[in-house]
Formats: sequence, structure tokens, C-alpha cells
Amino acid sequence: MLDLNRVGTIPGGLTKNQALVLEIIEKAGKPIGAYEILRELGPRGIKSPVQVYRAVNSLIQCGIVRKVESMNAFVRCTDAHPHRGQTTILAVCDRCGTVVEHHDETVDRRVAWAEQEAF
Amino acid sequence: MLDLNRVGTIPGGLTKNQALVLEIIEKAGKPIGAYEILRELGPRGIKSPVQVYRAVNSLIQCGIVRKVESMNAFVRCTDAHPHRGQTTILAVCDRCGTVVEHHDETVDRRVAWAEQEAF
DNA sequence: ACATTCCTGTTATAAAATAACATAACTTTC
DNA sequence: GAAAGTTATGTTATTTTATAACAGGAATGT
Repeated sequence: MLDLNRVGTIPGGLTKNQALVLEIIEKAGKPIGAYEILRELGPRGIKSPVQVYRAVNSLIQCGIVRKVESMNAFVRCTDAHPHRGQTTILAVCDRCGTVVEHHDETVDRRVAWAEQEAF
Repeated sequence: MLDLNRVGTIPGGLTKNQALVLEIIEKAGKPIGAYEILRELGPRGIKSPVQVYRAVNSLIQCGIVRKVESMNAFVRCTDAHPHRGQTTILAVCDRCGTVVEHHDETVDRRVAWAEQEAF
């Protein structure tokens, strides 16, 4: 599992739960919380938070999904190609919740600086 | 309260609880969670989370304190002068937790763009 | 003094995340 | 193909983070 060659695609390489969770996140089209995912998937056999968290964490690892820290919610990564490890600014609409990603070189430079300084 | 002329200073204009909470956050010198603040201040009469959250939220409003979203924790704003409303990148040390602030114009431009787009 | 506003305290509850443990499925490797 | 190893799954309980709702108290303004 966790096939690096398939990262960022809609892989057949996902496990059952990962596929279920990804489906809901995609259908939402905006940041969605773990417990809302749980509610949506209850009827389909997902019965505990742990299962959801395990799945989203895998998806984040794969670069398919991002966490919006300020909302405790998760979005499908909209970019066609994966930006693994790259820092991202997520602009979130106050009203509709739509997210636009900015992969910002400036931010990356700042982070690089921080790493140099032993951060 | 919330005297705009004193923002960013160590004001006498703080209420009792705000002063207590700020003291702990400053003493920590790194991001500290609400419940850890609570534990520290238990002996000094703070007995519930609400009190802590009320205080930190006021301090954030004043620009004295920032929330580190990715950690659910709070830091004293290190800059001498206040950057109210301005977007900030917080570089947090993995090891010691020390925080350096970047007030990034690029990010601000991105945010401005987002606002224009009715975000 | 009266109304207004803001800070305070308390209890209860919601929301988000992880710990700990047991089982099942899928690969290796021999 | 059986034993060993790894990864996904399921379940229960707990921890951590945050807010709702209500009541009393202190300061301020007019």
C-alpha cells in the first residue's frame, strides 16, 4: 500500500475505508470535519472516529487530502499534481467554504530558512 | 477595555484573568495550550476552561497573543509593535517550540486577492 | 440612582483526537 | 502451503480542546 507512483491520482490503490472517506470528502467539495464524515459514513459501516482519522491521515500522507488547521477539517487537494511536503496557503471562503490553494515559494523560502536555523 | 492605544504593550489595561493568563503564556516562552494554562492557574483561582478561553480570546483580539492553529496553542506575540489583522506565518521549532513570526507581504497580497474574489 | 455594558464564575455539553487492545487480511519467505 | 511479518480493521474507553447557557457582580455613563 501507499504506492508512491499513484499518489495524487484517484487510485485503485486505496483501501476500503480510505476510498469511502475520500469519496465523502470529494462529494463535499469543501472542508469537512472528521465527525461529519463519520455521520455520512455511518450507514455504510463506519462506526467510530478512529476509522475516519486513520483514513484521512493516510490520505494526507499520500498528498491526496489536506487538513485545514484553522477549521479542523479536511479538503481534497485540488491540484492535479501532488505538492508533497510543499507548504500551502489555503484560502477558504467565509460563505461557501470553497478552497483555493496557493503554493507559495516565499513561504517555502521562509520555511527553508527556519530549517537552516535548526528549527 | 480593549484600549487600542495600548495594544501590543504590557498594559495595565488588562483585567485580572487576562493578566494572569498572559503571565503564564509569557513565562512559557513557547506555545502553550489552554488546558495547560488552566493547570498552571488552578492554584490561583482559575477553575474552568471557559475562563482561560475568554482571556486568550481577548488577548488575541488585542494582538498581544496569537493562536498557533496547528498546535491548538497560544504564544505571546513577539513583535514589539502590533500587526493587527496582518497575516502571519509562525515558524515553530520542532524541538524547543520557540516561535519566530514572519509578517509576509506575499501572503497578505494573496489574502487581499482572496477578499477581492469575494472570499 | 438607573441602565448599560463588560467581566466573572459555574455547570454542563459538544467537538476533535488518540490510546489500547484484539482480530482479520494480505504478503513474503522458505 | 504453513509460519512469520506487516498492514488494515473493528471496538471500547479516554483524553484533549472548545463552547453553550445561565446567573451574579463590578465599573461606567448619563
